[in-house]
Amino acid sequence: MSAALHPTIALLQTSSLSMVVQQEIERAILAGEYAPGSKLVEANLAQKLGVSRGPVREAFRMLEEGGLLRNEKNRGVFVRDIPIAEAVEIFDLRAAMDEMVGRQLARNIKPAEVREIKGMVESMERAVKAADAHHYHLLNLKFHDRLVEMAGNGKLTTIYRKLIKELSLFRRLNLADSWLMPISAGEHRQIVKAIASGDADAAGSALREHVLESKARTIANDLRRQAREKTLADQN
Amino acid sequence: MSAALHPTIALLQTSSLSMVVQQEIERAILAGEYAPGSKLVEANLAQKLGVSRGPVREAFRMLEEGGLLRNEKNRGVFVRDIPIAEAVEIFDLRAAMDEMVGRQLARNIKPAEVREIKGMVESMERAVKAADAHHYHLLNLKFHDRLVEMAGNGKLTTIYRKLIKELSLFRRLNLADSWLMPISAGEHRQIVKAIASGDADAAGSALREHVLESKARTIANDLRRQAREKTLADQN
DNA sequence: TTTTTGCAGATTGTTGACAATTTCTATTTT
DNA sequence: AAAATAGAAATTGTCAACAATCTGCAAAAA
Repeated sequence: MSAALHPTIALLQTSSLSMVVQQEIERAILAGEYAPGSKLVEANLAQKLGVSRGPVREAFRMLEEGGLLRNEKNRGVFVRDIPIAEAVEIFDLRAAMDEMVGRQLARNIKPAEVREIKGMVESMERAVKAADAHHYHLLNLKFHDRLVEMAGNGKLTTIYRKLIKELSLFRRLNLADSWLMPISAGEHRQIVKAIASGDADAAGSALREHVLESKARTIANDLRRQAREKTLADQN
Repeated sequence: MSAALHPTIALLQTSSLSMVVQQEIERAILAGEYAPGSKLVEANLAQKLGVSRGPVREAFRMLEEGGLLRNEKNRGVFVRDIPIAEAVEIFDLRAAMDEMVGRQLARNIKPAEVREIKGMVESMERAVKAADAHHYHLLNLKFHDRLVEMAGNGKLTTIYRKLIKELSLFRRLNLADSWLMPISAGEHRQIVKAIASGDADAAGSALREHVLESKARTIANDLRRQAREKTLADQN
């Protein structure tokens, strides 16, 4: 019965206002338009998006469950600010998940996929040479996302992406320490090599250690930040 | 300022109607009062719970995001029916998570906690002797939940519990194959032994293999069911 | 008989209004 | 001046009505 639908029509069939609102708020949060900790007012968003408060509230409930917003009864919803302890927990979880990804890929990756991720590593190395930290950051996200996707476990992919989104709300993430880029890029090359060689143990531990390095850098970075803030506080 | 609050009052301060409705629907689903695939009608639930449709809709959005419900626009929300492929994905993920739990506990578990989980294993062995499959099933859930909790990673605990809830919507789960209970109980004893000995590799792989056994039994069970259904279909 | 069409009832999607609570500010009190 | 208080404004929580869509069934057409 159902023929191929016009894209716009297909969209209207699946998307209610709540979903559109959800996606827009999520986009804005991840784009940094609402800082962690800031408050979102139902009426404001409703007016800005041209809908009533109902769909906005429904979107809030979805994003809450997704870990991007936090709700305090009668006080409002706030963009979540991930504490360092939770960021550490996420890194440890990611380490286990990425190890699983590495083992799976070492056993089952296809030649075309090996070529694809080798290409991504080369792109990243070009970004390092160009000292383009922002571009490197984007490619890095894409690289890890693609590896997880290639592992072929949909549930894993969904949860992994959720974790990455939450992690991006941990503001003190050391995204663009440009002198670290060559190290990270080298680890990526190692990861691809281990996967391509079919050595599950090597691929698993390469990915696990890569994530744990990120974790260690994030902790160190946060300790420095804490020390800095304490110094400033003591001066007053 | 704030003194110890009466429990009921404290509850009203944190729980809006949407949250109460969410919890009640979740309870009912997990208790099997709404079968996988069945439709939930907003107005019915609203009337049954004595609230308007607004809070019910918000609860639906939360449970959707939590993976217990599925929404088809303009058609309604349904209790999710987990396909075998997704159940398998969840088992693989759980295997990785439980391995992480085992490694962590082998390194850091406290003596009191070892005593606690030893006690749980003994309870399960009593249930085996009494051939009480239902009780065994509950103790088994509690045992694994407690291990994850003891590992001390809150994010892991949250996600693990979500996965267990989703898995419970996969109906063909072989909960109560009573002749399997002694095998499973033996594996639990092995797991505790490995954890108590402090051997991370052994504890990790004991837990991983235990979960993968469940996975294998679930797949085998599902294949038998499929064959049975096909036979029935061919007779017509 | 089978398929199509059109209508009535049921259900979801969205909205605006009202109630309850919190936050802000000016005023009073100490 | 600092703290406490009361009232106004802003915001969230809940509800009921209306609009849009789907479902089922009966009548009409093939």
